[in-house]
Amino acid sequence: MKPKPRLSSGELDLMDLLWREGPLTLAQAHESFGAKKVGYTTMQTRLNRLVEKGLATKSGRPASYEAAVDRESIQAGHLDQLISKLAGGSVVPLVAQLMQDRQISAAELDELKQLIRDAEEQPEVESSPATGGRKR
Amino acid sequence: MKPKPRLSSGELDLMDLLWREGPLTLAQAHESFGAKKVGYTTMQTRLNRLVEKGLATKSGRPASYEAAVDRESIQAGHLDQLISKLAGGSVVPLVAQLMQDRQISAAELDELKQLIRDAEEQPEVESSPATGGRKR
DNA sequence: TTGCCTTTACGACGAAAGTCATAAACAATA
DNA sequence: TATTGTTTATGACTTTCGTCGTAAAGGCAA
Repeated sequence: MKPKPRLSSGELDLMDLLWREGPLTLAQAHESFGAKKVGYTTMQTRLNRLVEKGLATKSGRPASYEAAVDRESIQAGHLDQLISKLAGGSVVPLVAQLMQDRQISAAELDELKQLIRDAEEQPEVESSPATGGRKR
Repeated sequence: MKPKPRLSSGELDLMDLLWREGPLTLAQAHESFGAKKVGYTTMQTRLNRLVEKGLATKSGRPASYEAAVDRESIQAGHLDQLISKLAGGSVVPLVAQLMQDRQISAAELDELKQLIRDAEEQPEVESSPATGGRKR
């Protein structure tokens, strides 16, 4: 089992950068992140720490930094925390909160409905292993 | 506007305790949290720091600690972060992720459907703060 | 070679959070 | 009042993260 990572807000900012724009060199990352926002060496240190933590990899001469974990898993980890510590273990109140202060477009609502429909398709897992394929 | 609080995992654990079980004295909190899990003075320090940060209040002789912010607002803050940094600003992928690795009961699915229905009722903004109501 | 610019390596410092040990303060009672 | 147990106050140490300054390495051109 992977321990569930709990990234800081700042680390998340960097990971988001790496996830969005492929592998980046320090210079590119610094630039792309908003050069004036943070010092060059600060970016260097942060990026290197990400590597130390196994969240990113570094390779090549003008070193390229690349995310080493995928967004989804990190997302899942944070969601787990949210659910267990802020929503009493249930997703409903969380989704409620999510939709409450936010404007959701009709199109998005449709997508959400579809998600629910999909979920209804796969009733309970019960004991049958077979059904298909969805990981985990 | 309130700044959006970004609580650490540990702080969340304590707040969760305060939210669930009303006001607690240090001794009660320590006990309830799992006495062996953390030292008595550690609990004391952590609780006091929560107070310093305005997240809880302390009063009375055998001091009672009580949450000073409500779960929802903290939840909202964390959700904001999640959405902006991990879901590209959109709720749909987040909800998808949320439902993906989790078993949602039929009853919960119904609740979710209701949430969507409610959202459809109010097409565009407009308003009102007061609505309130629905506590859950 | 000698500079000069880029890329890296290091080392520092401060704030936040977690973990505690000590030791005052208080209070109830023997 | 003196003793004992509880409640608080302080002070410390550690780790993690954000922020940098310095400076050593590497390359490339003059």
